[in-house]
Amino acid sequence: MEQSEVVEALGALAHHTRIEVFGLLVRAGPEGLAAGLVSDELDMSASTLSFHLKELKHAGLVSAERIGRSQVYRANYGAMSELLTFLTDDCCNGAPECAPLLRKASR
Amino acid sequence: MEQSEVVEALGALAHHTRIEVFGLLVRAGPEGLAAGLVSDELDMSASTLSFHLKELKHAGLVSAERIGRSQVYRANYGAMSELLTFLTDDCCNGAPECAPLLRKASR
DNA sequence: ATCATTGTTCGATAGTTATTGAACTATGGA
DNA sequence: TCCATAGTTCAATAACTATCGAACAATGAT
Repeated sequence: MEQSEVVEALGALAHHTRIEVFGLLVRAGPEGLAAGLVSDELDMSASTLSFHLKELKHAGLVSAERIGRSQVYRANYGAMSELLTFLTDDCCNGAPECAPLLRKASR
Repeated sequence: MEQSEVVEALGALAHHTRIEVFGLLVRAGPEGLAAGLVSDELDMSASTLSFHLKELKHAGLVSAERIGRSQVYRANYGAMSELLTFLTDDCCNGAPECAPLLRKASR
């Protein structure tokens, strides 16, 4: 993952609503959730949610698929994984003080 | 780390200049770097850098100490560690598909 | 005391992001 | 075909963010 993509992904997650949405989609698992279910769950207007989902999608953190009348959104686990890898390896230079899991693994 | 702090930290890192600055300070190690050395390295104006350092500091990702005429900035490894922990555990719900290091550890 | 160095703050400006409701598109059902 | 449902897009607005250079503080040297 390039730094520019990392910056986009970080920006996409750097918002209360969007980190909630992403977490919800992760918890929903591979089946994903229809946009309407997300907006019900988080109690927000369809158009605002649509805006935020577009941001997440543009950053590559979620994908969308039309199923019937619904747009089903899914978390893109791979993108999150690459983001965490970048933060750990490139940004933190592999420093174990930064990376809780590296510390855990070395115990 | 609270979600609101996580959002702040993500926002602080979600900028080309600031992720560079943070990486530079991580690589500089515990001694840190004077602001002037950072602006030399990244070739930017003092006032713009000062703005970005303030953002990082406000988000808790770096600390500053006056030493002589310099302000020495240091990466806050603990904050980064907490950020990665939040993303892995809370946001990703501990899903191994999200967390490269969890996968690595389980092999 | 005076001056140079090192950074920060301020005001102006430009650009970006978030929110709202109304209009619109696409799909499926009667 | 006509209607209801599910979402997206659009325009307007407000709020926030980034950049610049000039002015300002704080420190250290002469």
